[in-house]
Amino acid sequence: MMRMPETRPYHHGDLRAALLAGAERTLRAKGTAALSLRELARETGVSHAAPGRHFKDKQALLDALALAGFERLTQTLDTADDPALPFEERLTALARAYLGFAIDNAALLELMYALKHDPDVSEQLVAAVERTITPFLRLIADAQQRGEIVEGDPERITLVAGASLHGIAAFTANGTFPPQAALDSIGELVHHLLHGLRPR
Amino acid sequence: MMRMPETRPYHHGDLRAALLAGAERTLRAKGTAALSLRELARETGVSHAAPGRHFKDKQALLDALALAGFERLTQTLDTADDPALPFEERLTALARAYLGFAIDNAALLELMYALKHDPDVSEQLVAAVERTITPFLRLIADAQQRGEIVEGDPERITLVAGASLHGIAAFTANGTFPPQAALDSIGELVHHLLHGLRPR
DNA sequence: TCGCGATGTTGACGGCGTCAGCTTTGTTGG
DNA sequence: CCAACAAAGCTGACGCCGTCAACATCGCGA
Repeated sequence: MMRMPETRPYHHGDLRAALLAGAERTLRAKGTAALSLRELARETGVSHAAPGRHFKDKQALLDALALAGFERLTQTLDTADDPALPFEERLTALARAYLGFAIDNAALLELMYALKHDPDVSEQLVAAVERTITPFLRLIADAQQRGEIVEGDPERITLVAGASLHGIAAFTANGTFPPQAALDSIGELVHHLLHGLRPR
Repeated sequence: MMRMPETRPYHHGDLRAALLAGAERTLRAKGTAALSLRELARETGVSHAAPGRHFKDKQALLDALALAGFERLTQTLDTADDPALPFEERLTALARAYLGFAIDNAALLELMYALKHDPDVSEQLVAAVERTITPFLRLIADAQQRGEIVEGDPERITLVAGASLHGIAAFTANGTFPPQAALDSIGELVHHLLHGLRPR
């Protein structure tokens, strides 16, 4: 018998990555609740206990998924950030990217912000949130220096902006208002945020 | 044997309410993931299948919890709304009430906004969200009439405000930033929202 | 080369959600 | 007033799940 040409460094190859990939597929297709380690193992072609070698328990897999999610989100935002753009447009582009991620990865985003994680992983997640916020923070610090933004603790201001955005993403992801409408009106939303609700 | 003085209309009394109360206690104490129908039945002193008479399945119980949560939140907001207050203070009071609820009922709030509900219940939940938003909508419509708020679709403007608030609640509930700090700075946050991030 | 650790398998255990069938109990119409 | 019925609860069973312990296999480094 010829061996398969692929390099299979070990028993499976890279089971850990395969499990994460499969888990995310299920997450996207059927939601967090429908994710079962045994079924995941079956789909991946390994025995029901094999995942235990790579993830201490189910929560550890979910933790890893959440962390990977933040990494991807951060990358998405970095890619979408164009320093050449004028301030409001640049912020709008970032917001659109965040919202797009939220719509395309609703279940994953829910997991990323879920409360059930181990305490030490929760720390990592808080750090990941802060890393995710970074592009916004940079942008706002820049704008502050140029006097395009009110003075005050940039962290605090970024938090306000980020919270608004996340809130809209949350309302969109759970159907309170439709995704397309959200994407269409993101510019208007950013405008409200920047210019405030009071008349000038 | 003397009968107990209480009116016990049926076998248990009001099992449905007892289950909901017990479930919410567990939710608060140990989170959604730790909620088991069998354990709930044990705590309530009934057999493991008794809950099935009142809730078709576990999801139905969670749905009922979420709806009840919205009802309580709506009531909390109604109570906190004081039409006599000047606009910004009134909005701040509403925001503080929402944030307080989010901090005191983090797991419940997560459940209320979760994506796993049955489609028809999801409709009810969206309706519940809209009812919850009502005090904000009223306030903003009022303010618009008095010219204290920019023109534009009140629904849209309320959504921006509500989303900001909800985002802050979410960041607070999951530890991205500490509850006390959030409550302390809620006034500042509302101020940013109203006056915008651009200098005047 | 050999043994050792990493990775995967098998089998078992208890807990869970759910269902079917039975029992108890309150209500109601004749 | 009582018989029949429906609502509410119980028991037992089923299959799935997560997790663990014991065993098997394989690659790599001493």
